[in-house]
Amino acid sequence: MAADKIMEKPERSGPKPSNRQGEDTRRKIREAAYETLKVEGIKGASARAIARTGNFNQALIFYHFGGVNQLLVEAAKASSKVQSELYRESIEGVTELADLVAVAKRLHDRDADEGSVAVVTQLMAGAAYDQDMAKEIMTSFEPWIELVEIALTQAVGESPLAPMLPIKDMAYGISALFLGVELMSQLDSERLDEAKVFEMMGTVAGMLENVLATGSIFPAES
Amino acid sequence: MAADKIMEKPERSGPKPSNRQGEDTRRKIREAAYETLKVEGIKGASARAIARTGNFNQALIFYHFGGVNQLLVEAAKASSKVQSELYRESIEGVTELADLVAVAKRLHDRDADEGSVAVVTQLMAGAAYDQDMAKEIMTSFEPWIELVEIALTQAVGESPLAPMLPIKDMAYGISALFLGVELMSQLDSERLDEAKVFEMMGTVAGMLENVLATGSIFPAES
DNA sequence: GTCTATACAACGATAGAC
DNA sequence: GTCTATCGTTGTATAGAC
Repeated sequence: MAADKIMEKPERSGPKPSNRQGEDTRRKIREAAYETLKVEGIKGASARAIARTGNFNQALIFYHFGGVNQLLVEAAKASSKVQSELYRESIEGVTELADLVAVAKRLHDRDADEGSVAVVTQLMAGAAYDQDMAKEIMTSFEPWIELVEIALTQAVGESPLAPMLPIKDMAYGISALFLGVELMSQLDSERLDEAKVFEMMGTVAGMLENVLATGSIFPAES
Repeated sequence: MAADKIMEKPERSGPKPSNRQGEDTRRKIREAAYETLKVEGIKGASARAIARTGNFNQALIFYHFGGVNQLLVEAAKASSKVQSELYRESIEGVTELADLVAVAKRLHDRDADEGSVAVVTQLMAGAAYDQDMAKEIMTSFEPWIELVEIALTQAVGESPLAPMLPIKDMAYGISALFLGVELMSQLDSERLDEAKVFEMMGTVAGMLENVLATGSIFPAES
């Protein structure tokens, strides 16, 4: 009996059979969840719908992930990690703020097919009223913010006022801007001229660049 | 029989009994929908939940609005109109971009209680995969963009390069930024230091202001 | 580890009494 | 115009056969 207690796995909150063929299934489920979220949005991403997308049994979701929300979180984490990694190289080549804008535009254009940012916006909205989930979704978004941070650090590197810049907050702000553009362009692909928005961002970036090089924030004060 | 056909009201797609006490009910339902959306989010805003919030019968939603989505859209429209009107006066006093940032910050702070922007983000995410709804939600968001546009026009008014600025696109971009900040701050109220983000926006606004006054975009090119 | 079957709550929506 | 009652569907979740 004592042995039973010892053998007892901490089964819940992640039945992770370490290495198995079951890991294949887990991946399949994550991908189906991602796809469903991308195509049908947060309201359509139910256990049944996800299972339909991936052609597997609905019950597997609960066995492997414990619930739909947990699955969605896992899917977001996995996807964000993979996707953001694809952009790491581009980001590491950034030396000016305008380059960062260019990378962002590429990501946006590609996202029309890929949808990874769209998925994140869906999850963020869906998680806004679920405290636990919110925390995890933010974690899954972290890789992207980190990327912006890297770009900022490099772009700002040699500037005299680099040390006193709130890089972290700037990265958050820029990420938020990107998120907002993504959200609006999902709704109104016609009226929102993203090309122009990115162009404007590029212009502002250029101005900032100039200020950074100069070292003075306000040449004249109104 | 012909008379019957003539008398036949175009009842569907809006059973609007013009003037009635029923208009009171409609208002009550809209408010309950708004409240539910604010407290429970898009996933929790079901007909039953809304009816529970407002202490009326669930069936009324279908009678008066034809469905839950239609109700949510109507609620968003009504709220956006009222709320944005509250800021019109402040906006009309804006003469510099920094003022616009200040108004935005006030709106953000107030929204912690009021939640009108939070509601919009919820609806946007929920409507992203429903074409009809998406269009209507964007319409409901229009008053806010218009406000930004007014502010921009005033702030930019006397500048020599005012005529060639894409005011409309700028308004869209700025609105998107605000939306993104709102979305992220809903999820991560701790880590995102909104005060700093707004401060940065103010700084950038100041720089832009200077450029506008000067009339030259790039004092030095790289 | 996976599937079938099933329980049960909540949902959207309508018919009909008041 | 409002309420009660109800239908069919969809959602989450579990038990048990394989």
